[in-house]
Amino acid sequence: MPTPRVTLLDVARRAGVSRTTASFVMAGRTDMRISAEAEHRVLHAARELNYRPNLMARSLRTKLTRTIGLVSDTIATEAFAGELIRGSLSTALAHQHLLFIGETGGDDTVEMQLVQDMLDRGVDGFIFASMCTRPARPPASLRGHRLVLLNCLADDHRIPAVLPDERDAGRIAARTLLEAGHRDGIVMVGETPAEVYAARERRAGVEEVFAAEGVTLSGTVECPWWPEPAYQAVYDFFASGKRVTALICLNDRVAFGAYQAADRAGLAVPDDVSVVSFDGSHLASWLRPQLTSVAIPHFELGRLAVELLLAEAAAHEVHRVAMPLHGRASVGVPRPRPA
Amino acid sequence: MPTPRVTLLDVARRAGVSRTTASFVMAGRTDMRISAEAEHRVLHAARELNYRPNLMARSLRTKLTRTIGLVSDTIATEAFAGELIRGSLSTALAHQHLLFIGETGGDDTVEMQLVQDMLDRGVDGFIFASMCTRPARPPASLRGHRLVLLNCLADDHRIPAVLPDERDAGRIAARTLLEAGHRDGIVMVGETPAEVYAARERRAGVEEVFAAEGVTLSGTVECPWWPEPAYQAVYDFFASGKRVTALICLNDRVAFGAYQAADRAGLAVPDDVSVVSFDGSHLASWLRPQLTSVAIPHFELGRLAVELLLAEAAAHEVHRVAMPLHGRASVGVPRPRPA
DNA sequence: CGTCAGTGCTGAATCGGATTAGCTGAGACT
DNA sequence: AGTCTCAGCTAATCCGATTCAGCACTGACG
Repeated sequence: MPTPRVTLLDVARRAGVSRTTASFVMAGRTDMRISAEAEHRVLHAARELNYRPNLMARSLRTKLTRTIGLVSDTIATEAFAGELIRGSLSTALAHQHLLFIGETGGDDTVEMQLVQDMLDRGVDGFIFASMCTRPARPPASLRGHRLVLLNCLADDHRIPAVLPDERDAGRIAARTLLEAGHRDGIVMVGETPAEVYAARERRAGVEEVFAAEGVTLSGTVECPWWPEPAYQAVYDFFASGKRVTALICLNDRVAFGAYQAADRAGLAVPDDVSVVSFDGSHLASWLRPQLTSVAIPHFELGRLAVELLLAEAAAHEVHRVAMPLHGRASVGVPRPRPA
Repeated sequence: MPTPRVTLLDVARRAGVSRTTASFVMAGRTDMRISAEAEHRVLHAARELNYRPNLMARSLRTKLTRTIGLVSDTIATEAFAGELIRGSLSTALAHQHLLFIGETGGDDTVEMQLVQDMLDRGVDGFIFASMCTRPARPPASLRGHRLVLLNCLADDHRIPAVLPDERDAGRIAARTLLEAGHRDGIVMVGETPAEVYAARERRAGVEEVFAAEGVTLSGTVECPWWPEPAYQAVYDFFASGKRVTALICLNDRVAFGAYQAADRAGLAVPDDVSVVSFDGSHLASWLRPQLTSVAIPHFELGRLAVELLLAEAAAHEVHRVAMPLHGRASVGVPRPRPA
């Protein structure tokens, strides 16, 4: 430390008042009578000395640190983290809070250590984020602490949670195709394990809308949610002679693989086959034509989580954030099917 | 807080010793004589009560918080942040440190607030990360505090910095092409503004190796480092009838655009044209064929920055981290040029 | 038998704020 | 003149650690 830090006592002395008075003025408290004159002197002294309260000392007394712990299983997962962290960060900062960030990598031991380390530093609350929307089991040491789940749901539904409205995203994707005129020959691409919330809900949303319109999926191409397996699976699908008018890819990486497969199969997007997808990643906007994708509102998710955590009244509900549709270029009017 | 926290005094009482003794035992200090007997009793009591020291109280006295502030201009930038933060995080955690993360968005006012907020919370040091490797000007309020620059260089070279060895990356890219047999018809894609370190150095590395081998670049396709403009520029280049054997794209996004352009121009990678690139992003591995890319060692950069910051002796040098070559599929033997 | 060197430990101060309890002096009222 | 009220402030304590200064006891030695 360069300049030995200015303390409240320094300010008080300079203003010719007691530490108590200075403290009350700085805290802006009106429950003690302080003359305008004294208040001004304190404020002036504080400014002159460039006083900054020592938050550690304050926290020792108040038990509040204006600090939040953001614990996630995976930060690295492509794009996901960036905007989500940005949303949390800027919102926290707007409330004069700072964010501790931690990554567990799915390891319970690491998670315990992380939570303990944050607890030892007196964080005011936790945001538990999962990057793959699966059931969460926040550690027991968090009992009694403020907690918001982000992109995951606990078995115990009394913990407030923020997550994208995946079901509605499914509806949006389905409607986008219906509105373009697609009815027959729509195929879903990507596996849908029951325990993966996003998979389950996206599919449910699609099927809900289709059912209401009397439309049925022509099939599902099962594959992990990555470009390479999606490419293989979709190419095999095309190679087997099956023809479709549209693909609903369960995320943008799958759609990327599908684009590559369509290309190799000599099918043009969207003239020969339309594609809709989920995530709204950068990748989607880079594809040619731009991929039609129902976007995860990362920034908003992060923002809302922090907002809920800092809210006066503790929320207890599950908050679903709308997923906006990005791009339209990969959806076209279906070709009249070859007789 | 659920259970009223156990304090050192509780431990001391239970062990039948003074707070002082308990403190020395817990700190593992040997400069005061403590009987094995007493030591054992304290340790035992601490375990029984599940004692955890209040780090805020400790910090108040010691001025050390075991906390680092990571300030970056942009966290969101695709992929960049993820691994870099992971590297910093896991290293910090290994040293029992926690990371405050902040993003300035390039806004100096935000930067000031962020740094102040972190300073007020007594961070032990700062890592200043820039996502676009340009000259950094760390705020004056950091004078006298530990600081490591990450992915950027200050005008004042006495501040320790960690950055990828971009020059060598250029050499690697150049050699990769030379070894495959390319000599004529190599073109660089992407603009190289002088103030962007990565651009300057990558180009310099390429030219250094080429010069040593008597090879000359056949030209440069100028365009911003994004898929769309790269696509346009490269397609126009091909459309103008120019033919090349290899492209050196200044990052993976540019390479993505180049792939699209090559595809539209009916050129196959790598049979008709080889492509090397920089960044080693996920995108590179998803392209078909997989993109040959000199990777930014994000994780290692983050790791090293934290390691330097926490090192006993303050480093003062610039540390350049080697950039590994990823993938080989997009580089092939050059076609005999049409006479 | 006095004292000197260790050994093993404790009391009190300290860090920088927040907070509680209470004090002083002036004017109003009786 | 006595005392009540109230405005305007201060002293002292607390938060939970670290750390300085020093005390009591034991055994050895002259």
